[in-house]
Amino acid sequence: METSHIKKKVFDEMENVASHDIIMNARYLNDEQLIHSEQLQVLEEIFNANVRSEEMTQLSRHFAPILKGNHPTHLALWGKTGTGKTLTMRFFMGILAEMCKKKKIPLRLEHLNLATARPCFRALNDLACLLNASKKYQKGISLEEMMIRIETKLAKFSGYLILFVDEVDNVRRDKDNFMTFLVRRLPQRIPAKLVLVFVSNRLDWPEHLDPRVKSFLKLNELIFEPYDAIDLQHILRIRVEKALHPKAVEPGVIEKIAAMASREHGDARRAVALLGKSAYLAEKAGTKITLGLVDRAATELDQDRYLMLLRSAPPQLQAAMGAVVEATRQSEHGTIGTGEAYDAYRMFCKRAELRPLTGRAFGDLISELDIYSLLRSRVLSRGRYGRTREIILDLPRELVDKIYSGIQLNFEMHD
DNA sequence: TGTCCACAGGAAATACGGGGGT
DNA sequence: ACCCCCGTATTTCCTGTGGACA
Repeated sequence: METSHIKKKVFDEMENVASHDIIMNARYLNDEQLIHSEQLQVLEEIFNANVRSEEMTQLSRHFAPILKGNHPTHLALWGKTGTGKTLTMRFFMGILAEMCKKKKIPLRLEHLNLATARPCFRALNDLACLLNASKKYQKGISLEEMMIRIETKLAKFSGYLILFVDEVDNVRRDKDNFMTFLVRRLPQRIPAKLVLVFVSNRLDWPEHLDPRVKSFLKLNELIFEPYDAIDLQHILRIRVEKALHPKAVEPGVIEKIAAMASREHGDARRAVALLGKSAYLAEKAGTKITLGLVDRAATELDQDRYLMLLRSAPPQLQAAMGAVVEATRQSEHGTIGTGEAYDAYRMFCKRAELRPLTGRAFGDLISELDIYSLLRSRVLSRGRYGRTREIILDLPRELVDKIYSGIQLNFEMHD
């Protein structure tokens, strides 16, 4: 009987906390935690609110030929991150699959998501895995072999094959190989009617592509504009409804988040993340979500991005960043040149028992940090005193401190 | 006007380590 | 076990350069 008493106590306690909670269902604040049917449900509500309806119409038109047995052309979807390209397409594919099933049209949909940057080899390998044609390889197998495996796997399917290649621009270096394979070689070697759908974050993506491939891509383009504040409000309202306590949101909060997000990037995912962070802060503070809290959440989210980025970065990059921080602290004027940075880096490596790279490689590390905007650098000629990169840390001091201590934790600093 | 600093940044070479074939 | 192929990371080698200084 003792145990049931404890059980009741725990239960009451949890119930009590839950009733004060702001977050009722945290999963709806993070798409990755949603199971497929929940995602579709959210999507449906979003589309019912007339968001992205224009794009849906265009997609319908583009794929309409399938129902009549014709072959649609390839398709390209362009737009910045978080403008709903992937979701819209997936939602549409779901509908299309349903229709084809009813009409008994053989259709196969594959979604190849190249979420992170990878070379041609990895991309092909991922495709092969997706089609169950091969296992995961690191290296060691020729590109040719990989292509052949993909082809043989598809040899017996002769319906419509829609290959949805998400974030194609992540194929770097020898992307021509990859594209040539998909656009020219694959359609010739498999019986299926292949429709390629490319999604890219960058409008200029086809510019630096083999012209022969480009001409074969008789692309139908569909551009996704960033969400405007009204769209974002719809999206946020749905999340609030599903995830939060109805009384927990002060008036104006949704409008504010939507306005901030649309002004800065129009990225729905980040808008939802901001909502989530605000709710989390509110819960910790034991208050409603206020406008002030939203501001705090925004800056914290911003800082978290940098910290996460660095934490998962290769050690050499972290060392370079650490060295830049140290060197900047020593020099009064706040800017340093490549030489100073490299010296600091060598010392840092010594302390961290890390093999230092050459100056050439170090230069590349600096430009990588620049790309992530962890620092700013520009080449500067000091005349008689040579040419150098001027390196500036223009992040808030507080953030720099956090970054630096984060880096130190990742190394066994041996004085 | 020419020199020359202190690097930038491109290209080619080399090192490395996983993986297949035999 | 051995050798070869592959992609990736790093090194080596190299040419280029804006402008202060003489």
